[in-house]
Amino acid sequence: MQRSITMKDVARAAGVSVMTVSRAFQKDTSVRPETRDTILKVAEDLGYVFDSTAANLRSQRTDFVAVTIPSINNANFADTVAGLSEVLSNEGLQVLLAYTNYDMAQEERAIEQLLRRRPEAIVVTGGKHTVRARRLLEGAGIPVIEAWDLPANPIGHVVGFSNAATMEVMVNHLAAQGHERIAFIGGDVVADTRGADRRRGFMAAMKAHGLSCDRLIEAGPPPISMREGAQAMERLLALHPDTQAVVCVSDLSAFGALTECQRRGLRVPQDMVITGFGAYEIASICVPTLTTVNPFPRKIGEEIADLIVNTIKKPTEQQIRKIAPELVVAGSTEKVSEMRNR
Amino acid sequence: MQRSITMKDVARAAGVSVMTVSRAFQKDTSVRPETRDTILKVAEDLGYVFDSTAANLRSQRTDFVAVTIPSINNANFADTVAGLSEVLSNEGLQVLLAYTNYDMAQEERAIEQLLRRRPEAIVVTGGKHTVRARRLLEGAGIPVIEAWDLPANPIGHVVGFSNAATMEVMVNHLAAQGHERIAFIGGDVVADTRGADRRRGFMAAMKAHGLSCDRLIEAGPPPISMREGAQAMERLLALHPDTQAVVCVSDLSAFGALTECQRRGLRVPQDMVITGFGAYEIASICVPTLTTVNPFPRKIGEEIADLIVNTIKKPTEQQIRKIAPELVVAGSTEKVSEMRNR
DNA sequence: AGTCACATTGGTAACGATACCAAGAGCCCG
DNA sequence: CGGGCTCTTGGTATCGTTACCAATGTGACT
Repeated sequence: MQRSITMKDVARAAGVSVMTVSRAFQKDTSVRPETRDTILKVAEDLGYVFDSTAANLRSQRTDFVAVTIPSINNANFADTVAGLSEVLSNEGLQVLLAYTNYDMAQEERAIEQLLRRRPEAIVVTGGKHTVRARRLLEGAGIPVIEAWDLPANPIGHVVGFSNAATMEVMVNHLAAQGHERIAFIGGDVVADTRGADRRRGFMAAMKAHGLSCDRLIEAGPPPISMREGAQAMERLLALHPDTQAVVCVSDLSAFGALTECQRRGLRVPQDMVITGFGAYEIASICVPTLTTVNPFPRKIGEEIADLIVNTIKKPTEQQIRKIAPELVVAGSTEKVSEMRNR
Repeated sequence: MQRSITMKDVARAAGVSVMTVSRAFQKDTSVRPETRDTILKVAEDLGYVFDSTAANLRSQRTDFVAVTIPSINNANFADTVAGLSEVLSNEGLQVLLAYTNYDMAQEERAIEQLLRRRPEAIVVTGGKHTVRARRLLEGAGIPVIEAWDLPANPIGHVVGFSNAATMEVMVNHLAAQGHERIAFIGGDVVADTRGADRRRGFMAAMKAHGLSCDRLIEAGPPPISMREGAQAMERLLALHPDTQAVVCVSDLSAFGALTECQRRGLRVPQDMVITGFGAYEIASICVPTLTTVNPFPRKIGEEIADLIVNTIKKPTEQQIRKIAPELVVAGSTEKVSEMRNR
């Protein structure tokens, strides 16, 4: 491979200085329009490709926004990233993504790697981090956003909601329908911090209603699949056959649980009531549709992007943007009496 | 924000030269182990963070691998990216992701932006590109990998399979069970190149069996959702009530179609046979399970990564790595006679 | 005609790391 | 005891762009 084409070559070919070529490739710079057109045409003809690595170093700007998410194979996080990417790309910012696999040690490594790239801002999922990860974020000198959670002691900005509170709403909904023997599926304590928060919220709400919360089925480490939801349902029915309702940590496990009921001939909601979390598409289309909570994942991403764009332009005070998740009542918790009235 | 800490500061604090600090941060370089330890400790204490932007420029290496995918909200592509990322990160390479939204013009812009970052290799989904995008890729001077397809005239390397061929297998399977009035859902001609390929394969196979292929239901531009699958099923039943089987462009639309049948009291597979594509988790857990094709998305990602790692180390001839998708026969196409025998 | 403001262009140094070359220390060997 | 070798360390130039400052040209206005 030969030496690559640089601005110098373009400048020579276009009969201008390197600086003018540089300006032609930037927006909001004063270059005569015809000069710019000539330069861009010459550049295209030569096959010149702008070199960001040099620009990054000199200008001390990368236009990267670093993001860590537990997994890309999760429609909720994917939605957040999609919303984030879309808004940011309109501002010329590019998302640099790293996966943590629900592991804080891996998150720490990811954060360290990302910061080396000198992003303009960094977004992390969740509010729990290793001590060193936290120190890295605090010392990074760029806006830090914690998302999908409301940390007690935030590092910088926050765009999220209380996972625990969503489950209180859910338990209230079920209790109002007269259900008492309610189980919970999921919420691994070690790795799934948001799942564990939801379980904690579930337990608190159950206690508040004077209901026993001893029907807790672990479904293994995250991410919890549909299959694991089905298996958890199996275990639940073996342990507590008289269960009336089951609150699942996500729509995927909820759908798995639903299929297990279908296989056993248990009617939902008549014989078993099921709820999920996340408002995945499947919740709105399966039969029956699933009662769930919509945390507006895409909106979270868009809010983060908006926050970043504003903060980069003009540094701001710490912002805590709370998202209000919405209970979506659907067929899987419809009151049987209502169904009969139809 | 004050001037950031550089290697110079670390060198001074550790009492060594900048070069030695640089070496301490690299692998496979000859530094006395104790010297390295001292330097790394001093760096950590100072809160020094290695600056990749400078290293990238000087060394002419970025350790980026650029990737374009239509959408992150697609479990198949997400699996490919996950497999790719995982393998590459073991080699110190980082994925730089851009989305095309199933739009070639957007793909062209994405490719241009990505190439400016000077990646070590670039992976694009599909084999159809704008003329300029193709020229950019050809002139990039780095390995180019086209994935998820078998382009007639590849730019560089290929890791993929024939989308058309998978549908032939599917039609053969249905024809062998005696179905004749078979419909196809999905495959937008304008935007969904892989979907259109599948539809083409479907039509060719139908013709080969002497069957009419006039039951083609467009389901709108990609990505085709579960809901759009359900709506397409509705339209299909209105137009061709006597349809025996329906081949869907993906498992998501297939599941949507399945739910539509459930809502109408149509039994699957007794009254309607349904197939999907992608081997999404839902296909293996819904009731009944869905016959589908597994294109091994994660394996595609891992193969791409392997190809890149090898090619970067030692430039190679053009490689065409064919993935062999697998027909997964499940409940939604089970022969009724077999079911009765149970 | 002279002054000033503005638009446009150019020259030079610098961003913070690494490639490349060189040199000193320590060791083995004949 | 000197030559050759390896291991470790240091000095200097440089990657390709942009920040900064300066110079020129143009038109408006006094």
